[in-house]
Amino acid sequence: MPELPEVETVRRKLLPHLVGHRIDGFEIYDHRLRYPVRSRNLQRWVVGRSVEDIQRRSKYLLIHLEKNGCLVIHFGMSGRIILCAADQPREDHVHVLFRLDDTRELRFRDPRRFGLVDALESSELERDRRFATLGLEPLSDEFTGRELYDRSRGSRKPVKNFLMDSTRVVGVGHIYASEALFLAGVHPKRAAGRLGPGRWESLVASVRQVLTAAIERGGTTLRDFHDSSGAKGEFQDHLRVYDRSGEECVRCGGRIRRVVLAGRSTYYCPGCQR
DNA sequence: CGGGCGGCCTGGAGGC
DNA sequence: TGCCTCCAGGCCGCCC
Repeated sequence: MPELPEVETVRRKLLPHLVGHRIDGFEIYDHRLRYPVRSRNLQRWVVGRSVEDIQRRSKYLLIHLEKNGCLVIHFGMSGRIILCAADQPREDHVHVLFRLDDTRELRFRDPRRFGLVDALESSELERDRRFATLGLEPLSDEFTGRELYDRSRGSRKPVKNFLMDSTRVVGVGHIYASEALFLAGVHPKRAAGRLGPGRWESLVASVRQVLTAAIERGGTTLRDFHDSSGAKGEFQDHLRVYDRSGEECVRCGGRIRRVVLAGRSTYYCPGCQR
């Protein structure tokens, strides 16, 4: 369930180990990810090129290579990157593997296969349909209460679904949407278009706060998440409502409730979120 | 067109 | 212990 903080954690941990290294080759063991892995694209844009930078857009990891190449990785639900020595036994569910110019490998492991591995020309990114429709980055300067207030006018979507709609706001999944709404004291079912400017200011601040804190703690590991070195996150110890149904609210002592919204679990405190 | 929901997929948890 | 069912959820496509 990697959301923005988990992808950002992987990016930061991976960066110093990868920049300046060349990708010499790859293997595809199973092309059946969210979209079929296209060998041609990997060959064309990745092989023989050195890593120049690693960026993140939404929940996508963008490994920029020489001569405008870009390796695009999405972790889906259970995706994970493993950076290790090439002689280390290959784990189950490693579907794609990249050989580096030393004795290491970058492996993409994903039991549920909801993830994505692709490559394209960097300059094509913004025109790519996966990226063209993406909404605001919540840690960018454009993510302001005013902007969200304006963009949410007329929307009858529950505010939780609004926050998780990647054409509006990117990187926020079930965990951080629930946590941010709790911090801001906003009920998850409240129609997005009916939140006033002040409530949006506070919600925007809460989204930033919870994402930033989660990044500082190396992300949240409830089940699957591990960074490229295998380390777990620590933010699960700081969750206030997510996965805590029936437990006591840290603020008011009431009982945390779980409801299903758009078919998925949502956690909130009925006392604090009206 | 906005919004809801099912399908994809497998491991792990819980029930009996 | 073992088998079965259900649940987790990011994203897309389909439907109303």
